[in-house]
Amino acid sequence: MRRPTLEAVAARAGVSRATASRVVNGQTTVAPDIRDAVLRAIDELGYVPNSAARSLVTQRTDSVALVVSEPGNRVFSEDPMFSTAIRSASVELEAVNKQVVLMLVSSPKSHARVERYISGGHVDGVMLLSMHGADPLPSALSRLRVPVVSYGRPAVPVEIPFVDNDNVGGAESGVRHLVETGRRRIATIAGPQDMIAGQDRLTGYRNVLRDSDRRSIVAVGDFTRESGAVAMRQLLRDDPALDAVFVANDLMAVGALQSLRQAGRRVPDDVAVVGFDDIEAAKYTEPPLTTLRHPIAEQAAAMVRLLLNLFEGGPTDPVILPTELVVRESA
Amino acid sequence: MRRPTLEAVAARAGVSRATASRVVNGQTTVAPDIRDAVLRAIDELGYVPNSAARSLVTQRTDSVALVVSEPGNRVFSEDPMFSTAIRSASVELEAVNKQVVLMLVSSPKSHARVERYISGGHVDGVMLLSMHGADPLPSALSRLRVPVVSYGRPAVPVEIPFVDNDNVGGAESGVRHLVETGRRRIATIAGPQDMIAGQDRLTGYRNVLRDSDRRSIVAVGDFTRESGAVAMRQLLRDDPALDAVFVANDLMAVGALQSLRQAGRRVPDDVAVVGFDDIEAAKYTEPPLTTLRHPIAEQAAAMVRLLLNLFEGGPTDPVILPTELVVRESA
DNA sequence: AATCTCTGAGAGAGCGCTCTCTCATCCACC
DNA sequence: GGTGGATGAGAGAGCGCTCTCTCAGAGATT
Repeated sequence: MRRPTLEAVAARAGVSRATASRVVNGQTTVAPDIRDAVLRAIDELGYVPNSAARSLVTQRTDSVALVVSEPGNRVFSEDPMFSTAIRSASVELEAVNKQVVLMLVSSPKSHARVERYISGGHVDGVMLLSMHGADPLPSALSRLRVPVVSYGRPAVPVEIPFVDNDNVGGAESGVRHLVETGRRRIATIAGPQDMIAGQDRLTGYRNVLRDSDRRSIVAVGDFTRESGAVAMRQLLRDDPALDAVFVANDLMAVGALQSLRQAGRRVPDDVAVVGFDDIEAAKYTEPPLTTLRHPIAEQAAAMVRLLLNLFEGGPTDPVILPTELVVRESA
Repeated sequence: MRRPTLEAVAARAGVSRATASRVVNGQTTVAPDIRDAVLRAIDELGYVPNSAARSLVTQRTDSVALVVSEPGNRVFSEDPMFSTAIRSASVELEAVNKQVVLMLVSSPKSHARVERYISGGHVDGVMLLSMHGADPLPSALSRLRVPVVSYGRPAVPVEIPFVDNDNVGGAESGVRHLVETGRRRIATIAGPQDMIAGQDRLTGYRNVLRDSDRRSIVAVGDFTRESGAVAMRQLLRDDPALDAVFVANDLMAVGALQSLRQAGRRVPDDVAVVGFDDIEAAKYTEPPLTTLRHPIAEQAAAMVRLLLNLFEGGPTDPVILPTELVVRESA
């Protein structure tokens, strides 16, 4: 026994398939009694429209791809930014009855797969999450003439709408906080320099240091806890007298705190630490982390709105959301 | 200009649509030269099969739903278990060319949506993640005659294949470790009692305490950091003399550590702490957390295999994976 | 040479739906 | 009473693909 078709519904209600279709799609040009008969038939048969058949004719699928370019190793699993963004986007899309197809792309091989999938008409649009600088996906997809939006400014100058937070400004206010609280030797643990967020936060750091006449001390991590711990040890070796460090994300800051503890440095007494992101864990470090909050969920929601606008012809100007310094105990 | 169809490919290659289809689907009954001509046409036109049309006739979609029942508030975003499982399942499915449709269900309203979506034939099968005890989804879906597997033993006695870790055994070995290291007053912060993992880990705790003639001291959390912190304060009030606590997941253990610190208790000197899950963050707490490791990624992979077996008629016996005690400094 | 495989390719139905076009019916108006 | 315009419902094409059925032709067998 297979699932009932519209044909079956029509037969049971004693109408034509066309009329049944009208009822299913909520058209108003159906007399109330006939309408009721059809609805009853639908209910009795447990009819659910076949999506493949529908999208074959409508050329729509009512689902969108969420393509996550993994920044390597295990960041996806560890960094709550991803799940927060995914969750928010998913909720937002659910509200307009669209489905999320999640695509994790790590290798160049899966890159081709994504492109094939998307050009296969499976989805009406694409949301791109966290790509690296050299990611060929944005341009590849926009070439496919598929509606694409991006979470985070694309590194390559490609004309796709995007949502981002003010990475430079945020970093600046974080570092400025360190300057204003009297820190002299301010280091930074930068993010991966093939990611825009990594670059921009480093730029913000440099801007403030230049303006306040301090020397920059830089180590680079890859946004993982582990890399933060490694980078912190490195910094302590490079400049044992440093008294502050601006870390480009909270996850690395957690690692940095551990290295500082192991090196016998007190935070914030000996070394002040400022993170970036304000993930939940920032409240639970020892000491709790001073960091820059930016609204991840709102950013994801804004991205969804951008995509919907792309479908319906609304405004698609880039959205830049502000960051906010959250002062806790680490700085 | 719309996307090229198989018809166009056939025309360009000078063959029939049927032959072109044979080539696309890798059938061997096509002469090499004709085959080459078709492949060339495909390449030149940039042809990609229309998935809707294909699945309309094949009755397959090559995508599966990953339904995540959110255990309330923000656990999904914070607990890396989810992203790890999602990632692993996604990678595993990608390997067999299937897509993941992510469905987050929180409200009963979205529950109906999920059911409708699934019975709409959008997906070939369903993977269920982390449902509560009263979750009606497992039975509802298995009633729809859709292949369903579950990550975590379903609470209701429904006949669906599942993968789980040995929650009872894991909890037992964790608590036993506390007993063996000489702890006398061992409390627990249990997980939500409407979740199997919450129940089973509490059972394990109780088993060992009963056997070692100790009194159980229980507070209940909801697997969030915050709830762990609250529960720990509660426990300290209930029994200021406790010298150990078994926490049902690492996230709550992080919160508990903070509360212990704020209460001036040293870990592990005054109070030993054992967590559960061995998330990455467990290495970075102060002190690093002794906890029970279970292979989340493998579990997700096993779940995928179960689903594939359901499609192809392989074995679908429940899979229970072992846990392993990882001793760090907190106990 | 006649028949019989076997291989390779085409014809065409049909998956379940939407949507345009057509048409019957009804009421209003002159 | 006849015409015009709504209104509501049906007929049927067609979305792009797969797959069975059919058949032409090449080679093998008697």
